[in-house]
Amino acid sequence: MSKQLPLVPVESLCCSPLMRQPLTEDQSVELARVFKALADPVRLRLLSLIASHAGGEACVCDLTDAFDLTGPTISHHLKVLREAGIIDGERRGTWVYYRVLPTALQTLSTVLMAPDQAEPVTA
Amino acid sequence: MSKQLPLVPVESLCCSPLMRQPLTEDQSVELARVFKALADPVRLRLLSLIASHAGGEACVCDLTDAFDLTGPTISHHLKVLREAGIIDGERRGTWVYYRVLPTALQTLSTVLMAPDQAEPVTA
DNA sequence: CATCTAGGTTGACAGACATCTATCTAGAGC
DNA sequence: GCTCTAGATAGATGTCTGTCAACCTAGATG
Repeated sequence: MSKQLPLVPVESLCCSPLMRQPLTEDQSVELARVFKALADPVRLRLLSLIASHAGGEACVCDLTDAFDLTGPTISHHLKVLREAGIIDGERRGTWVYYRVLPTALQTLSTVLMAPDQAEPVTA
Repeated sequence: MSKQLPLVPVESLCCSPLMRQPLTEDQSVELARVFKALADPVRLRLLSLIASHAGGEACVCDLTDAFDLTGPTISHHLKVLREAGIIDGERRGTWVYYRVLPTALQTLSTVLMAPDQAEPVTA
C-alpha cells in the first residue's frame, strides 16, 4: 500500500511561513492540496479517530461504524488522506490498519503560526 | 464591513486537539469550514500577501495585480476568507484594506500540533 | 479449489465551487 | 447633481467532489 504523493517539503517553507512572506504559486498549490484533504468533516473525524486510537493506529473496521456512510465512501476518504500524505495504511492479513504521518500536519501547523511563534530552522 | 460568521471557538478545542480525542460532528464541520477556506491556491496566496504586507494589512488594489484573474474573482475569494473569519476588511474612502485575524489560524495551528506539542490551556 | 469477509475501485449523479460577464454599491471630486 | 474609480454582488457556466451501487481484489479458511 503506502501509495501516496510526495510529502509537503518542510524545507521550502520553514523560514517563510505564509504570514511572513508571500507564497509562490507552487507552494500555494502544494499547501492547498493538503488543506483540501482536511476540508471535509468526515475526513477530519476519520483522522482524529485514527490519531487518538489506542496504539496510534486504527483498523478500518474500527472506523466505519462511527459513520452513517457506505464502505466505498469511507475508502474514498481514506484514499484522499493517504494521497495527501496525511495517513499511511498497512495490510495485516484481511485487515488494514491506518496511522497518521506527522510531517504534513506539522508543516501546516507551522505555516499557520504567527510569525513570532514559528521557529526558524537553522540548516 | 466585518460581516463574517462566528469564529472557531478555541475553548471547545484547546484541550482536545484532533490528534488526542475524536472530534465531534459539530467540531469537524466547524474546522472543515475554515480548512475549506484555505483549500485554494489563490486564497492562500491572497492570505500570505495580506499577512506579509507592510503594516500587516493590504489594500485590495495591492493584491489584484499579483493574479491573472478578474476583480470579481478576487472579491469572491476575499469574501470566502472573510466569512471564514480569517481576514477582516475596512473601507477607507474609496479603498478597502484587509488584515489577518489571527484567531482562526491559531486554532487550526493548535489542533494540527502533535499531542505533546499542544499546550493545554489551564482555565 | 470454493466460499467467505474485509476493503478498494469504477462509474453515475447531484450538489458545490472557481471563474467570468454584467451590474450594482461606495466614496471622491467637480 | 454627474462622472469617475474601487470594489462587491448576481447569475451563468464549466469543473470538481461527496456519495452510492455495482463490482473487483486481497487474504483466510475448509
